[in-house]
Amino acid sequence: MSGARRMTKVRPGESPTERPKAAVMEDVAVLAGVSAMTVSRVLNAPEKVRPETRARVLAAVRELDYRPNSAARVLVTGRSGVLGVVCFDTTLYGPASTLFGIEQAARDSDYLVSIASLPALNRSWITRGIDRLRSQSVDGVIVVAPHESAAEGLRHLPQGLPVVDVGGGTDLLVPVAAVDQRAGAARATRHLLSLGHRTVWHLSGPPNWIDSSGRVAGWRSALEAEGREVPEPLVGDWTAHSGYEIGKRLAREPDVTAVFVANDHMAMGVLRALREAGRRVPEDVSVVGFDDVPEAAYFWPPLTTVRQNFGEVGRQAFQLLLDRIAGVDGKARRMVEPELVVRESTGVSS
Amino acid sequence: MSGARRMTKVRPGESPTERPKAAVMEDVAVLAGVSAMTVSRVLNAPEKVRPETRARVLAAVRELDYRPNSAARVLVTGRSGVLGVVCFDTTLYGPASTLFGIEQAARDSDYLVSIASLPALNRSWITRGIDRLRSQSVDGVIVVAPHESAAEGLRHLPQGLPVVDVGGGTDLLVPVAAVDQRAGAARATRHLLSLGHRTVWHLSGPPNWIDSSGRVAGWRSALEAEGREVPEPLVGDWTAHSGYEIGKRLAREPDVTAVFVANDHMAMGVLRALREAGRRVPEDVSVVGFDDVPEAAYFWPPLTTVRQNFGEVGRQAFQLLLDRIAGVDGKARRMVEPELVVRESTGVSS
DNA sequence: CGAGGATCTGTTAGCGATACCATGAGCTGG
DNA sequence: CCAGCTCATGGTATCGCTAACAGATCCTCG
Repeated sequence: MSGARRMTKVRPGESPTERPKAAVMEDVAVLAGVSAMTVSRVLNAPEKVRPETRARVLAAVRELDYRPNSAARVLVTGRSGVLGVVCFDTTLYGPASTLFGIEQAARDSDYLVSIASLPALNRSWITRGIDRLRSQSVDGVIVVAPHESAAEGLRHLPQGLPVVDVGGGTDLLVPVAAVDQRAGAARATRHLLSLGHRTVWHLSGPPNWIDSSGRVAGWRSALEAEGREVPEPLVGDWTAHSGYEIGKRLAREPDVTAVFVANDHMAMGVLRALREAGRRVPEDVSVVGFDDVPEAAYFWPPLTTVRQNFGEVGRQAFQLLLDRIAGVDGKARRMVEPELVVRESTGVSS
Repeated sequence: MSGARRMTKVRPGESPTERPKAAVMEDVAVLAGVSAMTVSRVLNAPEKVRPETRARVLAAVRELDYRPNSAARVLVTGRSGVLGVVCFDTTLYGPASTLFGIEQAARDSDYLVSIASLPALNRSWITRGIDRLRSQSVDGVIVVAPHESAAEGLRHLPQGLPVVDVGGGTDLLVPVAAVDQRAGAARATRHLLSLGHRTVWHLSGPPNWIDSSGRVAGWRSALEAEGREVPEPLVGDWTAHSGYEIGKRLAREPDVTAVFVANDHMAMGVLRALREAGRRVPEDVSVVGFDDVPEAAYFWPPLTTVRQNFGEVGRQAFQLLLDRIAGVDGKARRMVEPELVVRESTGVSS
């Protein structure tokens, strides 16, 4: 019953009962008494097959536990149903959440996600990451590398490969989905000014990260809009450790009454440094973070911060990529609005 | 120069200068003046080709920016160079780090990683996740779903697909890489006992998570080994929020002088609840966490915790999978030892 | 009743690579 | 000087699927 083809495949020395190879379309066709083409149609355009035939085929599919060989399908159609994600450190909260958002959106559309993580962020690695994915015939690539070097890597793309960038700068040639960092930073800064602080200090992320410069820009513009002094920003590396080290410096400056920190983990370090120095939060110093990691509400004190909806960014990026794959071109830009979440680390200036 | 084949492909209405299709092996062969077979050999078994010929072929490859079509290769070899990872929420620190470890190990061996994340943890979804990956011809699958339902899903695996489990239980039919949860929990518990605490309370993770039960078991056995009273464990859901809620209850019990919390984020919630209730850490109550998230050293107070080397687990899992793919069978078990990191949230019993 | 159309199913020809075997060139040694 | 070998290369079939067309069937309506 398994088709003459199968029988003739058995080599002389082999027993016909050895581990049966997975069923292929022809096997299903034989079992259902139709041609392979009809099986193919049942799977790809069921409405073109008489319901009765379709049922017979589906029964055969189930009986043989048949699954189409995607390699063969890709070979002929040129489409794989896989999208690639190029990313840097996926243990960071932001990238991990974005990846998760992309993956969920992809799952809902029956796409699979392949990831190429990079050992370092620079043009050459990004290009290599994209190449690695391309050689697997992905239908498109989403780059999650919010670093200026990414922009470099995105200038010279293989022709014909749809690419979308997440969190990228403004002058890219590809569609971008991103949280509006400037708006979020400005919101945080204005919040602090509205509490009566004379000005707001800033602990930024590492240079050359798009997020860093966006937040610096938003903070600066909010200060300038109200004619406030713009202190020199301090620079951290996203870790709680760097927040702590720099926080110790901040704690020594009696002028400092309000700090906008570029992410929650550094803010955590700052909080600890301030506390150790005997400066109370928020009575003496107000602190605002960025991200709203799930634990932010349980910092001491609960952290006022700017929530980024990473999941939404991932979904938007995926949607942009689908559009790109479908042939919509141009350099669309999908901005996701961040949200200020006021908790207890900010208070009126004393 | 681009080969007759290419020319004949151009349809009547099309201009020959339209976007050129990507070069295929035959194009390279023609340009190098050899057969496609030789090109294939240069790519897969260079030592079988005379250096001089090889150089010509490689030059042609570079000139045409040729990249092999992996679908075609998969179709004939049956191997894809892609491995699948089935996982649940990749925004959690543990899974994200494990995934990262797997991805790095995979990259070093020129494997690509496809992920299938699950909307829920139960047998049916796990099976579907594996199927989704299998239909993409992955060479093997690593399941990162440390939940009892995973064990269910792993009992009925498609024949012939190498599968490795991360963090799984003991009675699985597949190789497992995991951190020794029991050992870590016991170590944490003994640490607290050694500081003079009469006994140790436990805030566990959600039921049916393998990690939860492993940590409960380790904690319990350490207490029993010294003949201590074993309090009823409290149950959280891994979030700082649940740690906080349950911490408030713990704070009301004057008996409680030492708590072993099943992860760092819940521990953070517990710390805050204790502080709000006026109980000092570590003077009144000692707290130990689990994971050693990067921020744990900046909790207030810095958290004593058990470090899990997730990256190493990921590497081990990948290695096990490679072995499986190479045909080594059996149910190997690779345990990674956790490490107690003593900071300031634990102190002698008063 | 039969032409013309709609609907369903089958046939053929690849997609781009590798496995397998065949071939020819060049060398060795008796 | 040629059998017998190695080494480098080429020819051909095939992996499993679908696009494009062709044929078969059934229905509709003048």
